[in-house]
Amino acid sequence: MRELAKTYDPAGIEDKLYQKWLEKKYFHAEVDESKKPFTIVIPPPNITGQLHMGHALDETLQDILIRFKRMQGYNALWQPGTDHASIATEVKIIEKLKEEGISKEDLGREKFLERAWEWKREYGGRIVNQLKKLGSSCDWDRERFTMDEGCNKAVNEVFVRMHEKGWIYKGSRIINWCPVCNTSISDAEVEYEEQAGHFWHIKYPVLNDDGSESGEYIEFATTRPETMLGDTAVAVHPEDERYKDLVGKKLMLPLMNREIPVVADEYVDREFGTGVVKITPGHDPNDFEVGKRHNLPVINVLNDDATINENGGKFCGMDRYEARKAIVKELEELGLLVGIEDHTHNVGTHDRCGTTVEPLVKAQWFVKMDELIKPARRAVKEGEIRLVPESMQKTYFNWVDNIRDWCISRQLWWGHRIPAYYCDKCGETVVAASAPAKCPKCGCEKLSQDPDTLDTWFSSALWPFSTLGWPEKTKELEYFYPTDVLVTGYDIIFFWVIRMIFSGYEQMGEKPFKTVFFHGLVRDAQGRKMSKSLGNGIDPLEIIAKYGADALRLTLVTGNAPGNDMRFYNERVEANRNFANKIWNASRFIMMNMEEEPKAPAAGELEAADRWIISKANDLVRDVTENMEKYELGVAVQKIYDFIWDEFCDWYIEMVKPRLYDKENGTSRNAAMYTLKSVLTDALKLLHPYMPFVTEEIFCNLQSDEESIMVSPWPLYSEDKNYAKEEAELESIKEAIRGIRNARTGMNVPPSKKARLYVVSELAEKRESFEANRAFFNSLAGASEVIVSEDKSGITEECVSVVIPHVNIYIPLGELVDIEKEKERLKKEEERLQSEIARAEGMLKNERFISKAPAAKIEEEKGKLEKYSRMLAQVREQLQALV
RNA sequence: GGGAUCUUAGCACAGCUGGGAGUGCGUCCGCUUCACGUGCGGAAGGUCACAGGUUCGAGCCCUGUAGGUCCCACCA
Repeated sequence: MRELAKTYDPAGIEDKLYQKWLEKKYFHAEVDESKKPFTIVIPPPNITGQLHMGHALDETLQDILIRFKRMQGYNALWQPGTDHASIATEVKIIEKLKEEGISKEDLGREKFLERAWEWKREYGGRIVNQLKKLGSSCDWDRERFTMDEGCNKAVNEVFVRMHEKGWIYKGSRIINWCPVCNTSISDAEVEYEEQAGHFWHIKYPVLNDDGSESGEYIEFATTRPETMLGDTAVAVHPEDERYKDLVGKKLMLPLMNREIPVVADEYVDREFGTGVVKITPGHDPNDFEVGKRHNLPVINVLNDDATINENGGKFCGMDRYEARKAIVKELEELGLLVGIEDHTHNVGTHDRCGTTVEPLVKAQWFVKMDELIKPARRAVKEGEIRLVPESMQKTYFNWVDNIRDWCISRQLWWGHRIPAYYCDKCGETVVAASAPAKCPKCGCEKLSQDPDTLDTWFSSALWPFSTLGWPEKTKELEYFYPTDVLVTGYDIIFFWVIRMIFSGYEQMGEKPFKTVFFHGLVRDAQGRKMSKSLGNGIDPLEIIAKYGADALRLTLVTGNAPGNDMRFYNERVEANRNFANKIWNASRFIMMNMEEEPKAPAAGELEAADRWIISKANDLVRDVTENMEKYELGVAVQKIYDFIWDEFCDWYIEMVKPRLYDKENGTSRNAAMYTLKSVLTDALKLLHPYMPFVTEEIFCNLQSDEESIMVSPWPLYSEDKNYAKEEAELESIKEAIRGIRNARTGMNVPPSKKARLYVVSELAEKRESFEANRAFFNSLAGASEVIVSEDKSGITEECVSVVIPHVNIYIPLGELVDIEKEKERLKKEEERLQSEIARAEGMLKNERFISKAPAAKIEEEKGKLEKYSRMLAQVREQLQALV
């Protein structure tokens, strides 16, 4: 038995213990057929990232689950790794180059990639080290990176397979283009933002069959006038009487002097505006579809940097917004601008840089979703994969049911390069895991690889199996896959969760995980998102330095329902640090009194109080385990908190003190010591997943024969420890003590002032339990003498009574020194209530009030009257007792 | 437009399958009790958004209304 330091100092224990765990290899998991596996793969943090509260929450939840399962005897693997984060990293490196005054093009692809890898070596480990500060028990020996050799192999393998199947294809389709990042992005990366804009009402001249202007016009509105340069038709609804005659006629596209047809298409909403839509297949997804149906030409009028290209006639070279102004001006001069109207509309922006994206047609690689998504839908529908909380299913299905082909090519350099090769001579495309020696068609030996890279999420989608060694047939894959639970924020369901699910089914033929456990966002004290631009982010590392990782972890999992956002308060961390301090001191107290190792007490040596706390702890084990199995982590730890602080510290330890100080009665003292130690040990174990450091430090000092709590067995519920009778008995005594304290403090008597108490009960069992627990009843009630009897005939002095079911406790008036003060207080209260009652009665007698006031108001007054009357009766009763 | 979610004490939030209205912070009163003032004991404070319904019984289930937050879609 060692002693604990006098003060709880997280900084002094956390790093030391983490080091010990690493050295002992407790985090490491090896395939072991004799044990059941439990696996979690980490959502790989970006190598560009710094630990923020979102990570802290995510990692804490995973660590709690993995530590819990490890203690339950599972072979627990927490597979860690990091993500190359193609666009985020590329942007960072470009920024850095910019400081040096060079662009990525200046540097060239190869040199650029060298820089990127350098950057990865330098900063890629930073976030991993920060995760360790939290206490994360990842198997660091198995750390992976989305661009390491194995993951590259997995990516190429999947690409080739899916291409062979026809599920990856290259095609010219409308994609979202970010003109600042100079790359295509997927639908999921577009964020809609409401912006103030305008409706420009424009008219195009209708032509006669011979090509001359008929003098008629067709009018419509647009929010993006510059796209008119690429118009190839104007559409109306096929059944719209107003425009029936015009269908099939030609219009003159102003400024471009191009003849375009009027087509009829169901897509047009007759009710909206004039019921006419200009069709720009090159720059609008809907128009693109209309264009396909009517064989309209697709004209792209934009360059990659969102300036107008040569298809834009004289506007060529202008920026998109300059062109907009110029076009509106010219239309106005031509008398074709009918009017301008203010209008707010949703504009698609790039989630990473905030630039307004331009839909445009480009040749890109896509993943065909229609077949791929089917098993992913079925799996959740049939409960093969469980989403927690269940409400996430709606969001999931909403996305699954509206999924479109996934644009996976990016015009970036940092990432997995697309394994497609084009013959320089005949243009043949070859998709293969490695570069082919010659073109299979023409035999030419000069082939060049597609310059594009893959969407970051393409490799992330394979994470649950690529980290376990796929496409090799490893024993890890056989044993640890499918993983058990994926823990992640609900904001990432579209990017990642869905894509992992369909990839798992497609490549492995099985789900990637059994359960997805979603959590919310961590917000600041005002409920705002933590963000760099607002500067309201709270650095988890600072919190750890100040309060300890244990306190931070506890804060992140309490006071919050699964899936909901939470607000972060320093006060809450402080409260949780206080809790750690409380356990520390309680443990210190126990150790101080434990002169020798307590022996297991014989049957009958345990006293009522011991049985009570053992029974309570036993219930706690059952409840906590149950809650944790159901992912109700916050509820579970709240129960542990309440148990340790209220039941164990404030009641049990206090009850047991007289026995500890009484060195004469060795049996009783041993029973108490034994109970203290075993209940504390179980409580520490239950708490360990949440607060790994304090619990470990205490455990190791308390248990001389065990080396770590994290590999000790999880406590089990046992019917043998169920003492319902003692539970009930002690609850009744607690109630009595509370009643006495209440009465005495209410009368301004310090509880430390000893009193004589008369306990009167007609029930023999009640009297017995008070007799049996006399020692701590005395000490806790602040009594010097307790007289237990069947009736009050023996009481000669005047008393105040405390009533609990089947028991009356009498406190002699002589003990209550400040009785006059109490009388005064009660009299004041009586007066206040009387005047309130008079007021309410007055209101209710007032005819005008009754006739005019809303019924609710009247009811309220009646309610008040009733309530105050009740309170008055109570106060008078108390006064009566005093007199 | 569709969907999710929230509305509970001064503030922030728990409340699992319907039966006790709770936790943290704050407020007030009293305690240098030999583990802890990062503490101990006590108190005040709530028509659980509103209106109906189901039920012996509703914070919880159903319908509707109002307000907040978020997601998706998007009408040019």
